[in-house]
Amino acid sequence: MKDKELTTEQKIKYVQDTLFVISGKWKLPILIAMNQGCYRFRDIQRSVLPITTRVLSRELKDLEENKLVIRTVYDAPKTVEYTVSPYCKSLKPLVDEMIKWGQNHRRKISGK
Amino acid sequence: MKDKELTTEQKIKYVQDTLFVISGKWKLPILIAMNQGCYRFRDIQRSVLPITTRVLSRELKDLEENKLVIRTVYDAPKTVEYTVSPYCKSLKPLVDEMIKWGQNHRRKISGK
DNA sequence: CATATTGGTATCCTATAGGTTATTGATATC
DNA sequence: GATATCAATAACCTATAGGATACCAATATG
Repeated sequence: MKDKELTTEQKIKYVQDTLFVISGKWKLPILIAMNQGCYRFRDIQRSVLPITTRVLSRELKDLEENKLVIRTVYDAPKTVEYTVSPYCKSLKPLVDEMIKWGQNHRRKISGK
Repeated sequence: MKDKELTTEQKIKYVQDTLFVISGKWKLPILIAMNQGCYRFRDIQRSVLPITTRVLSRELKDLEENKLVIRTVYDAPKTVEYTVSPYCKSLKPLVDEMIKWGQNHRRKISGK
C-alpha cells in the first residue's frame, strides 16, 4: 500500500478502470443529481432529462454494481429509493477536478 | 473568476466537457505514453499497442484540437514529432486522481 | 371506479467508437 | 536499385451506447 511506484501499464490500467466506471453520457449527471437530493426514480429522471427510463434503469444498475448507489425497497407504502452510497463520496475529489478542468478548458478552447 | 458557486447544470456541463476530451479507450494511454518520452508516431503506436494507425491518427488529431498535443514537422531530415503541450500538464491532477481512484476501486470491487 | 403516477421491461432502431486490411508517397537503408 | 520504414489515409465492418416507443403491474388520487 506504500508502493507509490506504479508502472506505466498499471497507471493505464487504473485510469481505464476509472473511465469505465464513470464515463458515458449519464453516469455523473445522475450522481450529481442524486447528491442534490433526488432519490426517487422519476425524480432522478426529471432532473437529468431527456434521459429515458430504459437508459436510467441500466445506468442505476451499473452504478449499483459498482457500489456507488444503493437501491432500497420499502413496503407500506411500497416505494423504491435510490441513494448515493458512503463510498460514492470517494469520487468527490475526482469529480471536483473534472468540473475545474472542464471549466478552464472551455475558456482555453473558446479563445480565452 | 471568483465565482465558485456553480449551478448543478454548469457542473454537469463542465464534467461532460472533460469526459468528452479525455474519454475513450486510447486518449489517456496515449498521453501517458507520450509523457514517458515517446514522440514519434510509430513509437507511440508501439507503446500503446494494439492500437492501429487509423485510430492513433484520429486520436492524435483530437488531442491536437484540444491543445493537449503539438504536432511539428521538420525537414532535413523530414520527420514528424508529437509532443505533449505545456497545457497538457494541467491534466496531471485529474489523471493522478483517476489513477488513485481506479486503484482503490479495484480493491473495493474485488472484495478488498 | 377512472385516471395518473410509480418503477420499471420489451422491441426495435440509429449513431458512433473502434477494429481490419490494404494502400500511399516519401524517405532511409542495404 | 530493392527493401523497409515512416506517417498516414481509404474502404469497409462490428459492437456497443444510447434513443424511440410501447407497454406492464402496482399503487395513489380525484
